[in-house]
Amino acid sequence: MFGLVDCDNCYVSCERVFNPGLEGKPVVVLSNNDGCVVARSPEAKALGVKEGTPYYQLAELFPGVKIEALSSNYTLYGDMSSRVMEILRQAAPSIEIYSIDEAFLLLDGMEQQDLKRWGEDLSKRIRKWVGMPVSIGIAPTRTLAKMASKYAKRYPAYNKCCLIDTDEKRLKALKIFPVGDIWGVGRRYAEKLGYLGVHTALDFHDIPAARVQRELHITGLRTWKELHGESCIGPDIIESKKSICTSRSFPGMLTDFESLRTQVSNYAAHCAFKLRKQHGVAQLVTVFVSSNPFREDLPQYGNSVSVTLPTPTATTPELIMAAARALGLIYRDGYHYKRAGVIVSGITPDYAVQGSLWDLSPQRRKRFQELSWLMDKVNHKNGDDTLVVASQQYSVDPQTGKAAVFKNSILHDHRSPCYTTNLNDVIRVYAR
DNA sequence: TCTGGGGTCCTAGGACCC
DNA sequence: TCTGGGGTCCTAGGACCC
Repeated sequence: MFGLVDCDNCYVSCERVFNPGLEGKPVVVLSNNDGCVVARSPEAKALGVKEGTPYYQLAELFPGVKIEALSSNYTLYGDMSSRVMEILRQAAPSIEIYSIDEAFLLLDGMEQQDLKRWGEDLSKRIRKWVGMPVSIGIAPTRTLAKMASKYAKRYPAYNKCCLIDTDEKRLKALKIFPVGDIWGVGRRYAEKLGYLGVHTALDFHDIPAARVQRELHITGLRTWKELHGESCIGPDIIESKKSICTSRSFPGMLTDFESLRTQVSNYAAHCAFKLRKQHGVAQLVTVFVSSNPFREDLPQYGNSVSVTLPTPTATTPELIMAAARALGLIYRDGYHYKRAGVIVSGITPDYAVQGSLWDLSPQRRKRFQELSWLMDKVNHKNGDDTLVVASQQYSVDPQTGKAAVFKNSILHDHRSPCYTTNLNDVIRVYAR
C-alpha cells in the first residue's frame, strides 16, 4: 500500500502558524515580484480567487473584499516542510519526498494494521507538532493514493484520511472523480478525453487499454493501469537533478546588455551553487531571454542558446563566463527584456570528470574550485550573496557612463519574517 | 505601472554508424 | 531501369507534475 500526504494550502498554512490572525480570512500568497497568486486559503478559493491571478487584478475582481496578500517566503516554507517530512520519516517504513508539500509513504508490512486509524492519527500529530494541516490518502497504487488524498481534503467526514483498500471503494471513488483531476492527466489530455466522451475517472478506467495507448501513449497507459490497481509508476525520486535552472522575471524591463548580463551572472552563480550542492558538474550551459508577451505594443523577441564546456565543471567563474558568452550570442538591441534564465545540464558526478586538451590549466581550474568552495562556506555562514563574483553586481551608471554597483532586488513588499531560521527577523518583529 | 519558477518523461525525426 | 537493413544517439517539441 502507498500513502500520500499532502499539506493543505501549504504556503498559507505556514503563514498562519505564526500569524493566527490570518485564520478564517481569505489569504493568498504571491509569486516573486508579488506577481501572481500561487496559493490560496479555503476562504480565498470559496470567493473564487483563481490560481495564477495577477495580484494587481485582485482589487478589480473582488471590490470591497479584504483579501490578505503575502509575498512568498520560501525559506520559511522549506523549513516547515522539512519538519513535516521528519515526522513522516519516523512514522512510515520509508518515504519519498515528492515536492515541498507532498510525500509518498511506502507502507510495506503494515497491511494488517488499521491504516485508516493510523493515517488519522498521523495527520493529527503533524497538526499538533508543526501546526500544518495535512490530508492523507492510502491505496494500492500511487495514482489511487493521490486520488484518495483529494477525497480526504474535500470531505471533512473522512477525518483527514481516506483509505481505498477494496475494489468496491476503488470503483466508488472513480465514479465521481473528474478525469482531469487524475494525477498524470493534464489539461490537454482532459480536453482530448472530453471529446471522446470520457469525463470521469471511471469512464477512463472503462475504455480499452489499446485505445488508451493509442491516444495517450505509454504514460497514459500507466495511469490507466494504476487506476485498475496495478502499481506501475515507480518512485519518482531523483537523487540528483539532470538539469538545474534558475530564471526570473524582472520587476521592470531591461534594455541594455550590461544589465542583462548582470542578471544572467547571478543565475549562473546560483546554478553553480546548486550544482556543487549535489556534487555534480555540468557540460552544457543554456541561456534564454524573452521580452514581455503581455506588452503587445512592444516588439517581441525570445531566444535561447546552449554552449558546451570543454570540461564539465561547477565553478562559479567558469559558469558565469560561459553564460555571458551565450548571452552575447542571443542578445539583440532594441527590445525590452522581461525575463532571463540559465539552465545547466549534461550533469555528471564531480568525482569522475573527463579532462580536455583545450581546457584551462589545472592550476587555474583548482583556484576556481577553491574560490567557489570558499564562497559556499562564507555564504552558508553569513547568508546568501555575502560573497559574490563582481560581475553579479556590475552595472553602468546611465548618467556618468561609469561602472557602479548594481543593486539587484526582487520585489516582496508583503513578506513575513523567516520565523524559524532567522533570529534577527524575529527580533525585528517583536521590536515592532 | 502590474502577469512565477523549476523540473521530468516521451516521441518523432534526423544524423550517423556498420 | 534497378541502390538494404538494422541499429544508436541527439534534439526539439509537447505532454505532464508541483
